Amino acid sequence: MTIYDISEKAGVSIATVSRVLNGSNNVSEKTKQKVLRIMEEYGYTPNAFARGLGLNTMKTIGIMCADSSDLYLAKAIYFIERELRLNGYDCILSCTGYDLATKISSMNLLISKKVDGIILVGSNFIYEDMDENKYIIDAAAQVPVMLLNAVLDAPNVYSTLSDDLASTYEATCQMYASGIDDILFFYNSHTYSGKRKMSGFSAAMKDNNIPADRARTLYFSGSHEDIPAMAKLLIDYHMAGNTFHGIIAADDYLALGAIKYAKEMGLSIPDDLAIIGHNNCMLVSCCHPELTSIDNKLELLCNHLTSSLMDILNGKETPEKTMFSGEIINRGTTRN
Amino acid sequence: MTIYDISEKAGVSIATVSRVLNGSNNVSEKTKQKVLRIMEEYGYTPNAFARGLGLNTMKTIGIMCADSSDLYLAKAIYFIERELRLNGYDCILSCTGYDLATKISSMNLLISKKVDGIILVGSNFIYEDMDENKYIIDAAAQVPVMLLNAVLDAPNVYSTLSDDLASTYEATCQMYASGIDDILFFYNSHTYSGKRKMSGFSAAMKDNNIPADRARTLYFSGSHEDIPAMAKLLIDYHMAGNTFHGIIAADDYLALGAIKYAKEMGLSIPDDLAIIGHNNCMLVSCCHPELTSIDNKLELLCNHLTSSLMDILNGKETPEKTMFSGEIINRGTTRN
DNA sequence: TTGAAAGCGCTAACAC
DNA sequence: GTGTTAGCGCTTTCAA
Repeated sequence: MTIYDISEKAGVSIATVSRVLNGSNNVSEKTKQKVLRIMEEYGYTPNAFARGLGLNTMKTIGIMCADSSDLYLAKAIYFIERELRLNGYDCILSCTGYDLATKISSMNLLISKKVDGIILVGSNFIYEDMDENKYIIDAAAQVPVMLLNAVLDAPNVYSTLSDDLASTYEATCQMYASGIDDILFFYNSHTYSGKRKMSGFSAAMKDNNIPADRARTLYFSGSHEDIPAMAKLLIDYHMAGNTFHGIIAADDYLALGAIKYAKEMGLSIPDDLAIIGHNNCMLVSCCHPELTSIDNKLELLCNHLTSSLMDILNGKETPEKTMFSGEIINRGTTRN
Repeated sequence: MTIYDISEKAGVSIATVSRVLNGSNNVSEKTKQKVLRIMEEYGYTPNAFARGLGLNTMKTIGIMCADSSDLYLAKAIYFIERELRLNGYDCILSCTGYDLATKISSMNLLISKKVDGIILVGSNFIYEDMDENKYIIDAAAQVPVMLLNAVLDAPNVYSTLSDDLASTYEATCQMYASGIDDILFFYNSHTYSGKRKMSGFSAAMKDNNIPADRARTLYFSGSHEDIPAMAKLLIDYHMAGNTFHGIIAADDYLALGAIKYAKEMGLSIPDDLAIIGHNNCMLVSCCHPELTSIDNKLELLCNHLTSSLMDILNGKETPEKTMFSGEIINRGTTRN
């Protein structure tokens, strides 16, 4: 069933059918109704490919993320997909893993599928070495590229992010103010966002005049879901003679690893060990005591990112970078 | 840059260019190289829409799921997307929520976008009332529909699932054998899979000759992530005079709710209360003690589902229903 | 308000 | 091995 069939059965031209299809005003109400009736009767659906060919768009956005099964990224995808759909866009999901070559080929594939825009979810798409960001800049020459929780200063690339530096600074200060002066920054990634968190931590320790040997950092290189391995790393670190009574964790998974560490060492939370996580994801209520965490307003970020993209696609002016503030949600793992 | 431009610059016809593009053998190595060089030189990429129009496919699969931010569903999507991509298919993600009307319109949208197949992730797409499954049967008239963890007996609909009845039966028997004869089945959905779990529980209690008043069931109607609300429901239930020393939870979230309940009531796990969850997701190691859970082999299911779909699209015969066995992974919340 | 017709960029059948 | 050409189903001028 094509537009030709409908036009024939309705006794009009295909142009008229097309007009009805696209809600043009230049059709008499009478013919319009007639055409609509025929369409209904024969269960006609326009061919999306033909449409795409003519209009050069199928209203789809490519979403890339390293690992859609990560709680935080999954939530982001969920929010973004919902908003895109409300705006009449579908999304093609592409999980790239953490390897640059795969990211590049995924990007090219999306471009070749002629998506209208690309959203990079998570900060691990941006590299220190600008050469390695070339794939993004190249993509941005074709379609707008939106970054969630990352920054890249390039034409047609837009960033929406949470002010991780400020919120980590604040969290560190709060912990210090609660009487803890040997704090460990526990992290697992060297991404832009990861570095900003570390900077916030370092700045806070410095501003509170804490000697460098009391501002420790520990890097976890295992799987982001492997809570037992995180606990084990902390135990080993502790056993090696490093002392700390507070942990600022770069995400909630790591914070749970810290809780597990405390449990296994027989430490009481928050008296022997205070913990603050990042992301404020549902994990915070899975543990005991419940986790104090930094809410980085993911839903807000996603909504802003999506509406920016819509603006861009509609030719409106849009700021290249938008930053939101996080907020510490205090629960049982901190003293206050 | 179109196939015409390339053909002109290479001094061949568009047919030859098309042949090179599609790896046909009927092109001399020499012209092939020439054409490839020109393509490379001008950075030519074929237009996916025109291609789709001609071939009537763009190699995309629609994935529908109620809530992609659910840990378990997110994991499933991750596995499925990975396999589809390995087979050269993209996927369009559609999060439908739990409302039938939205599911129907999402389904229609995917069909109108001309996906090559549709995958329904999770058992909440199937309804008791067969009239409400009509949207699936209609869709299956257009493209193959794959069900993960659900069953619908209809043409062109294929099911891949875990034997929840058997594994819940086994878990219940194991708990009974460990000395607990008042067990609560704690659940939150009336889906096909949910009902099978309940049936397994009931059958096990019956086969062990446990009086009906000791085989309790409790339904949680809140958000699937709201652990505190689950704990609260259990506390209220307990306070109302219901006793139980074991809980079979229909998923790991609910099991965490049970752990929280135990913590708040000062019950020791597993001595005062044993708990078995379902899904064996990463939450099992987030709590203390770690959670005994039924591994329903999600990755295996997803891989099977995807390869079945590929077979179907390639015209191979495929079984309409495949069931895998689950396995109890014992950890700290059970006695044994 | 309507219709005719020229694309959009590709595939595939057919001819040479 | 290669070229010609007729679609694929729609949008969009341009005329009427």
